[in-house]
Amino acid sequence: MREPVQLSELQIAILRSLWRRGEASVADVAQELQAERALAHTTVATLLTRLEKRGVVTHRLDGRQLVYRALVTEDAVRTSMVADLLESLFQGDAKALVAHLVREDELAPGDLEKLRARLKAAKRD
Amino acid sequence: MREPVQLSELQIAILRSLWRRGEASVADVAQELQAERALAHTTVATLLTRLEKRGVVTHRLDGRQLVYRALVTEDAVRTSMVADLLESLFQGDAKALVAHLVREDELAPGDLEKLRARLKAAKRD
DNA sequence: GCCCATCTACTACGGTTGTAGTACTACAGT
DNA sequence: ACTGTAGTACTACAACCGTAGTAGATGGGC
Repeated sequence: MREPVQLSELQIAILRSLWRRGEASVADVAQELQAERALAHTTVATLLTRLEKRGVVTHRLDGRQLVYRALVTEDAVRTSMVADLLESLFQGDAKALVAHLVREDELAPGDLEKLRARLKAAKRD
Repeated sequence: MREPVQLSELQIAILRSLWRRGEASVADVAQELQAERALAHTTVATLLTRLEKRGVVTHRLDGRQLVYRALVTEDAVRTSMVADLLESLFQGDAKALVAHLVREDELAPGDLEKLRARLKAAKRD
């Protein structure tokens, strides 16, 4: 799974469930998604099967239940998807993206200072 | 065009062309994309027609040629797509996204300082 | 006035996505 | 042993995407 991963919002939602729990049955995922999105059990099963065909998740058998596990880390997906967004909408200029975040009030200028300090500290390890 | 806009990479590439030039014929767009992506003239025409059906672009007639113009600003697309990415991959936490950028070396910690200064200055207007 | 080049409109096709029903299987309780 | 329940596998279908060919219209050059 070194290849670029592009996933839809729903696919990511499913993966989030797997990431959080480590492993999850179809029912687990369906239930967790229930709140934001009421999908039929079979729908979730289909989605997971497809993700497995793409090599993004895998499963083991627990009794008669399939228990799924992600094969991509959240970080790998982030990296790949952020890179793509950056490329297509910001000409690869990360500073432009951050500026955008601030302008859209997703981020306060003060956050930048806090982040800088925190990241510098983290780097010392 | 206040609604959320989700666009594929190729669709954005086409829009980029329109944004840069203001207006562009099918041939213009096709030629500009030539470098990264050699698409048939008709392919580009199809793409533009579809974008028009979605209300993302519009056209006027110049002789026999269709001249297209974007109906969404680059900023609107950025806002909508960044928000979605933020939501699905960073739980809406913009700071986490910036931290990710630094960790992935898309951004140097020093850039944060420069940005803060620049944005603060911009705000004074 | 005729023909070629150009341009659009329409059609097509394979792939993916979101969505779910149906059919089959196996287990659990009576 | 029988039946309901829960679970999976398979099939389906409409929409959309990337891709492009074909047909038809039109304007420019000779």
